[in-house]
Amino acid sequence: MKTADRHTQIADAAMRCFARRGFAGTTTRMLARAAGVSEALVFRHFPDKRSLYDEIVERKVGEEDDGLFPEEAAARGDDRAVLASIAAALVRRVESDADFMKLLTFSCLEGTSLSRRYFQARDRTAIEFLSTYLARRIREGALRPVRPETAARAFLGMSLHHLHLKHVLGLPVRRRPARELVETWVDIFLGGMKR
Amino acid sequence: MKTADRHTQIADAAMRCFARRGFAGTTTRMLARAAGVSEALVFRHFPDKRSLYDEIVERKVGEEDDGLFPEEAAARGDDRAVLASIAAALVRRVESDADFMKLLTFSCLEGTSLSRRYFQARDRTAIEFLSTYLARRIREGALRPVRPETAARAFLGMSLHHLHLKHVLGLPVRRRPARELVETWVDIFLGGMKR
DNA sequence: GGCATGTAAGTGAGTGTTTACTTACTTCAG
DNA sequence: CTGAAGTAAGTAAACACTCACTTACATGCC
Repeated sequence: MKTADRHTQIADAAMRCFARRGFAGTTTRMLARAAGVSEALVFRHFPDKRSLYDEIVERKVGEEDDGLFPEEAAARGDDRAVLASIAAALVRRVESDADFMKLLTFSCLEGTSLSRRYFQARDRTAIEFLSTYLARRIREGALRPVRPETAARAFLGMSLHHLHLKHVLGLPVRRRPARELVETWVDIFLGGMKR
Repeated sequence: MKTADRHTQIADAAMRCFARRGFAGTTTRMLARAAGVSEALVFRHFPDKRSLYDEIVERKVGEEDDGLFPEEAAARGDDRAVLASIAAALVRRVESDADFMKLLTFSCLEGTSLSRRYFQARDRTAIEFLSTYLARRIREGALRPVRPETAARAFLGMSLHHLHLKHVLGLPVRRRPARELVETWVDIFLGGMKR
């Protein structure tokens, strides 16, 4: 097998392990088993356990997801479209990458510096985009005067709390189609924000 | 020192350790150091590391918090009071017990059965109380027809997401007085739920 | 009071096992 | 033949947990 392929294969398997048991809870033996190779090979590809872990996070920081920054809907002032796009993007991201979200939560709890980097890079920009948009719409008189940051967090919270319970913590949440959920969140939020 | 005192003292110190590093990330040596005793004494009080961990969770399952089930405001149909009481109770709980909330999140991620028990006992009842209340108010025509469970989760999500970021994950969140936050959440939610 | 005695509180120095990581070796395609 | 891909068999340290032992002190007896 080519070096690069094996490298990513090990990293992929490792992500699943770390997501399930956390950094401290995962042994290098588990990592090797999950990737179907010997422990020695894992250490040929990564200098140590921590580097492997860090590389997984690092790789994800770069990824982008569509819909999280709906610039054109924002330019049009289409509140409904902006919010629905963001919420749908969050659902997509968490559902398609539940393992990484778990790993990330572990990482935050364990206090790794990389998790902070990730949140700075992604969560932060999402909240800033939305609160900037809301601030403008409030200035335009289209929405009630509320602290934009608080309101933005409140909206993201509706989606993220649900997604967190379901996909990260794996707790039983009544199943509803994503489209219906997004619609409900947007309806409630916009209803509460309109003048 | 009396047995019972030392027992709780070790458990208290252990909670701080487990909250900071998780179960797997905490060594019995750390537990002993944190409690200021020898490792041997820890094992005199608890049969093993897991039992110590479990006992901490078990102890908390029993605790109750005021305001999470505002029965009388609910009976009056005072939506604002019901929601504000619940949100304030959540803020109080998470702020006063951030360590345990971290431990609990770790526990869920690590897949311990006890964390499920906790959520069944507490989160579940909170969501049920609120969604039952909302269902009634919708039936009475006071609120828009929305799935009560989805709406209830959405409301709790606004508070819990914020609290989770700030106190559990320890991420930088702009500081606002709790009272102001609660008011904003209630305003947005009720505005969006009113007919 | 003085002093033996029983017991609960507490620990230093281990136990065997598991851990992260290494070394010395084999295999095999080009 | 060479070099890259791969591993079996280690190593030292750290791990959860135990054991044999030492206090500290209350109690009862003279």
